[in-house]
Amino acid sequence: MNQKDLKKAGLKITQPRVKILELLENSSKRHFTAETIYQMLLKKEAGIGLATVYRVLTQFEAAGLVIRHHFEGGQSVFELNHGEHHDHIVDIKSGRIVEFHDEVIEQRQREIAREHGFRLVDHSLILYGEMIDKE
Amino acid sequence: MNQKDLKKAGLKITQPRVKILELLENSSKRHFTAETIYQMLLKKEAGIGLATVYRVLTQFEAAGLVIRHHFEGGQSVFELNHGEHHDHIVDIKSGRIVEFHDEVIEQRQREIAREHGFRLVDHSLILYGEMIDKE
DNA sequence: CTCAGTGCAAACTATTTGCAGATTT
DNA sequence: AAATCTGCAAATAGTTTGCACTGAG
Repeated sequence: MNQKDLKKAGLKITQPRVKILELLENSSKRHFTAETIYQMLLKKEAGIGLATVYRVLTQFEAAGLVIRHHFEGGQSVFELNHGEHHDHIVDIKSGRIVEFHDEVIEQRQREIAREHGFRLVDHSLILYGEMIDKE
Repeated sequence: MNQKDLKKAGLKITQPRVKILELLENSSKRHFTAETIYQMLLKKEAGIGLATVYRVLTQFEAAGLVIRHHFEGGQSVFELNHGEHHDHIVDIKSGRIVEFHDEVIEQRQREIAREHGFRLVDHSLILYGEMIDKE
């Protein structure tokens, strides 16, 4: 029951918020489009509107429960914030998303930012790849 | 006169295309939003529509003359393709953009992709930073 | 002269917002 | 009951497209 997270964020424990949170947690996938979530809720006949899905996701993002990504393709992609930062590889053929974390890159990013007079606040790294056929 | 580039791309040498290309080359800035370009052309009374700006930029992108970036904020950002790949640091306060290139990161990206069974086709790396006050 | 290219308005896609009624506390 | 929240429809922002006309080759 992470309804605590909702309370902590000053959000009332409402049906839509709980259902969306559950969905984010109990899916095999980890990356969702607002539309995808809306469709999944439709199938469950949850009676939750698309506008609400967006509102809830935006609130979750503000509360740090969720991370919003801007991959190619126009739609925002949302993912539960599990705490451990990671970046993504996107399969350009299938759209499948793989996560990774690399300290060498993380470290280098901080150095580069500093070299240019910046304090690194955030970053976005997305690798677009094509699966290598393993015959 | 890089109208050769236009021809090479199978594009007729038209006023809009030439003007937009000039603008991309002869500006102090290097990163442009379609809207920005449209406004700059408006001031010059070039009589070029926003739709055309988008069409031309998209064609330039397909021809490899221009690169389209998806920074935060919804709008696409366009930049002349000078051949040397680079990534970007975005100043979260001012929106100013700084370019950089780092072989350590480039190299590591390829390795990571391969480790996960991918051939790296492209990537997007954006650092969001805050300028360090130099007192 | 022909066909690609253009301007304008209308269409589209993703997302946000206003408002009256429904829920949570 | 008070305040927040939600659904729906309408509004927005960015970008694309249809179509009749214009202009490059």
